[in-house]
Amino acid sequence: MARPHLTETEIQSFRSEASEAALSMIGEDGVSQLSLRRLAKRLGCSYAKPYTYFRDKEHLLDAVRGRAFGHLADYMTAALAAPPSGPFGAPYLQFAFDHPEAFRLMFELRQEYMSPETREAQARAWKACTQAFHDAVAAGVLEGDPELIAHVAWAALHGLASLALANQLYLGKSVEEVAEGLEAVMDGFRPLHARGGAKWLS
Amino acid sequence: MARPHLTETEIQSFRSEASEAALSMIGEDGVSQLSLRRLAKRLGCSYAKPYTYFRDKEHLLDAVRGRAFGHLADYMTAALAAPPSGPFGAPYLQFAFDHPEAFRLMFELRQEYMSPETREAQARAWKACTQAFHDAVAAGVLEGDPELIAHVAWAALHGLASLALANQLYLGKSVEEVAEGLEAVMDGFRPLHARGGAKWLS
DNA sequence: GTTGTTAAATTAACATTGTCAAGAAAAATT
DNA sequence: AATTTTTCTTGACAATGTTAATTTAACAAC
Repeated sequence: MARPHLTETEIQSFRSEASEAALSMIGEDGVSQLSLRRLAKRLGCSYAKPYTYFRDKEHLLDAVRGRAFGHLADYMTAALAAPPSGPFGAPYLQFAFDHPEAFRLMFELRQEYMSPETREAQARAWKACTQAFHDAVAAGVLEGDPELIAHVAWAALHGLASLALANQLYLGKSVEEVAEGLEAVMDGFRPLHARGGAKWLS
Repeated sequence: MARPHLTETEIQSFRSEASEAALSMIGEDGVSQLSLRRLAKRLGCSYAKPYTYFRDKEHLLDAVRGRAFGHLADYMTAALAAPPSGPFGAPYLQFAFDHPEAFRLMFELRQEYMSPETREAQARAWKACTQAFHDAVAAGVLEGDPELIAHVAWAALHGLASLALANQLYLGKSVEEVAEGLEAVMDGFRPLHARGGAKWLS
């Protein structure tokens, strides 16, 4: 009885290479231009080889999303590490505008499937985004349930980024203006003595 | 030299019928299942007929989006008309959860094209959503620039709806909890004497 | 090393799709 | 009625996701 020829690392290696290449292609031409044939050509393999490593295209895209969430986690971690109490929201918007196609893929409104691995990468990104809120509450800069504050702030930020990317901000309000408004709103989470203090967006 | 056989109303009639049927099919099976062949079968015409009325599939989807925005406008108008100063945000979330596929189509992060007609329908929907904010500011229930308040509130609401539809609300926070948080945050727009007053979400 | 067996990769093939060209049918003008 | 123009349908093509068939490569036993 012959055992599998491919080692686990070889499998992971191909999956990584494929999803990273796919992410890169998506960044260049958008997700609608990604086909398995084109990806295979880029990888230098036949168009059917990915089917050995991914159940179908949806599972491949899931892996790509996982990588993208990983990148977001790294990006947020790095951005928030630098200044000890820097702005919270700006890096998230920055990521969205710097990598619009990746952002679109990650937060597509229609997602057929999400693997535990991708869920995990997503949770890492979430943690990186929200750590600052925990710190701020601990330091007395914000007050309330940090997770709840984070969800509210993130929903607002994410809505802003989404509407801007979908080109659906209306009637003469720019991203900057709305961000200013969010800024003012988040002030409600600050204890009275800290109102109008350090910005969390810019 | 023969003049066009189709009257403008006939053209509009087919376009309406086609986009309404398409919207309905999308509501049933999702946008990924909509093909021109299936739509044509439903309409009882050949699969190429739509090309006489729409430049390509993207233009058809644009028309469908226009109809969907029209429905949203009607829905919000009706919902906000009933109680003179009812909750602002709840109907929007309701629409999103009642018509998830339509919502997904309308706010898809990747939109290739938007016609002036669709832009207009979108503006109507936006107006219906924001009228309540203008009223509230006029009545002294909220204070500030109504358009800015509306943008901020809408960004937050929209982010919440999007994350919920994409199944990306994290780690034990429900839509209701985050909505509660938004509620608290919007309190920041209320004049001091009105804080903790009428809810705008539920 | 040869040989048999199993896994992996490639190619062939199929169904579906968007799109367009060529022809058929219908309608309007003469 | 004849002609011309418009609309509609059918046929065709290329691209895509996917699976089946086939070839190639890796391992095990001898």
